[in-house]
Amino acid sequence: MRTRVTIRDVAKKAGVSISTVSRVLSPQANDYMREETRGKVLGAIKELDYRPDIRAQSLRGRGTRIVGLVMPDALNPFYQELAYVLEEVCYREKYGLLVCSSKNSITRELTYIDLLESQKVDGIIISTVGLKEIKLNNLVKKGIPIILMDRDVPGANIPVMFTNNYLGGCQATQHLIDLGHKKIACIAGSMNTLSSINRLKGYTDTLQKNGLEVDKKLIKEGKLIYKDGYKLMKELARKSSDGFTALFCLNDLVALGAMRAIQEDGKNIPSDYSIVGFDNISLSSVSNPPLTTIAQPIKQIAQGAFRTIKRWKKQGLLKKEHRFWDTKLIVRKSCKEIN
Amino acid sequence: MRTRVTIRDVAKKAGVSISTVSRVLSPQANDYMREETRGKVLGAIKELDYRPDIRAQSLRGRGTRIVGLVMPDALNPFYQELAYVLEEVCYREKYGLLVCSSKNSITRELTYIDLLESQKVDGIIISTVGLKEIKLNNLVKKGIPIILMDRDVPGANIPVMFTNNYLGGCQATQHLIDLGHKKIACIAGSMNTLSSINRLKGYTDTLQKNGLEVDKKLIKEGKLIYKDGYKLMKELARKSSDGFTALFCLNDLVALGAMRAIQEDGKNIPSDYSIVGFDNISLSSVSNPPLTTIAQPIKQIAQGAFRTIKRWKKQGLLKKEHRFWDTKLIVRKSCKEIN
DNA sequence: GTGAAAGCGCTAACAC
DNA sequence: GTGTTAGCGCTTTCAC
Repeated sequence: MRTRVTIRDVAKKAGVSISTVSRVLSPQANDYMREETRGKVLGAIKELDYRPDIRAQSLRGRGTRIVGLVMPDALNPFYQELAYVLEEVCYREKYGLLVCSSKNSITRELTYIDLLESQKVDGIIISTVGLKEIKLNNLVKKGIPIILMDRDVPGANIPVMFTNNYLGGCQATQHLIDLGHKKIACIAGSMNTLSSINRLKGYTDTLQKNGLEVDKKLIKEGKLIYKDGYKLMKELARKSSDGFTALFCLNDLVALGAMRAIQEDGKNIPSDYSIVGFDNISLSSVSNPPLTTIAQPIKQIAQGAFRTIKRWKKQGLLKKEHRFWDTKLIVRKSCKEIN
Repeated sequence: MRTRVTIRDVAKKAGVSISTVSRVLSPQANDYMREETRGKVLGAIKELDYRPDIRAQSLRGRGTRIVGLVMPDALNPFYQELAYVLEEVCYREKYGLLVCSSKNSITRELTYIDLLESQKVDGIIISTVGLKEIKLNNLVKKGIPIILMDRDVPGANIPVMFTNNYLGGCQATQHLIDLGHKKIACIAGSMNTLSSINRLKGYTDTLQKNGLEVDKKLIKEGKLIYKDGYKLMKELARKSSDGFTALFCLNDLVALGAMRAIQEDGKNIPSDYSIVGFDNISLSSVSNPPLTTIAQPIKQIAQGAFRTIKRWKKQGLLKKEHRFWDTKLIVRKSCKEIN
């Protein structure tokens, strides 16, 4: 096992000093430099297959070129796709992405924050389950850029990237109403996150705006997982005296679960029930039938978060910045016009 | 933005030297130390909310506590679950996991390897799409532990963690045969990976072992993705004069696609076709019907890879180590006994 | 244009 | 038991 090749080895082989090597490594070298020298160095680098040590660079003030992503549920396709998109953004900028699943545990979340802090990552992007204002502000004081996604923490002076969940709720509901549905049920989340609350509010507001009644019995709360979608749909169907014809699910996983329940009972989608989901996970385009849903602006969120981190690193934290991106209705085959 | 708190700050606040602080930080401090001193230091650490800088530690010979995972397709649920399990393993040991999707591009793969090298990660776990022996051996020379998953690179002196794909192919096929099926079709991968080849070999060998004919027309090759499963099943069904009653799909994604095709044609699973998949992705337990499949030993692979890295770091690379773990048949509802 | 040297935050001899 | 110091690989003044 040969030992590591360092900047010194390159310098020696090229017959120059290490500072010269360092200079050719630096892109923003506004330094002049003889072409011949640069050539020699480049040659030595290639010959030795040298890679600068980012840790050492970062000790001298450059960043670590790592950003951390902390998400509550790495098994949820939505977060998986978010991670995927974010990784792509990082890749283009030659950053690494350290993924951390808090698994909805606040202890895990804190442990991960610790780890990321120790790793001196250039930034943390988090959909937090339990970070408090004081902790967040501490992180900021320590100079660690941290970006919230989807969940705000009141009082914390931190940028947040939001999906316009309210709009999404409106779009989904309005779509169903436009198709002629009057009785629209809803399978909602457990109302402990802003995003669920806003999606539901979009739903109720839109009903009312269209002169439709909000029927509490048609709104079911549960976890936003496949299993609960299945279970709650069964419940809804059991007392189907209410006779709803359409269903808005707060995410696609739930919608898929509900679809399963419906089909299991021998009913058809969209003939018997029209369904709209939320998230536009890749699964929903290949379900049977393909699911009409609300697409979240994950590309924009990922880009926005990353850019905010870079700006923060460079210019410091400006002011609290809340960014909302709009959702988009994706029409597929799970809804049907009625009259 | 307050400046970073370092070991020096802690030392000053505790009224000791930095080496004393360093000692309380080191777990393996076989050093004696007055309890009072340790207390003072611990107090200062807490008060200042100090986190040791792993970069600096690693410069002094400790590892970076980061391992890199390079996978060909981050959208494939199998790799997602592998990443998930590996992250858990890392978490327990306080390591970070840097995830890299090569997207089946060899350029991307090499770029990522470069990045991981620069980051001086403690190890790389990779399911490679195109790494060559020479590159691999170079990495080893540089002292970077690298573990192959699922795909071997002949000639490279690198540990490999394998699923016993051959066994899996046998188990799947035997299960169908045991249920009375005689004509068993197969949707295979594109035969450019060892795992596909071995799964298929398990299939053909098992057929023959049971005195059944291997019918080339019943074997379809494609990419191991949902879309191809759908498409190839349609093809198979079109010339169903061959009259097969069962189907072995080389992964679950393909099986799910095939199921969709079957159901779209008004046929039933398992009445008309029995299906076995491969991977046991979480989706397959909630499909309709739930899919009988072959579970890969992902926990063992993740554990094995991680442990091998740690051992390598400590004792150097021993000898080429090939490890096989067995698959397991998971019986659900997609198969039916016939006679 | 290029080199010498200080120092980023830390650990590990080596003193005492 | 605890402190002093050299040095990990690098960047960045400051000389020349």
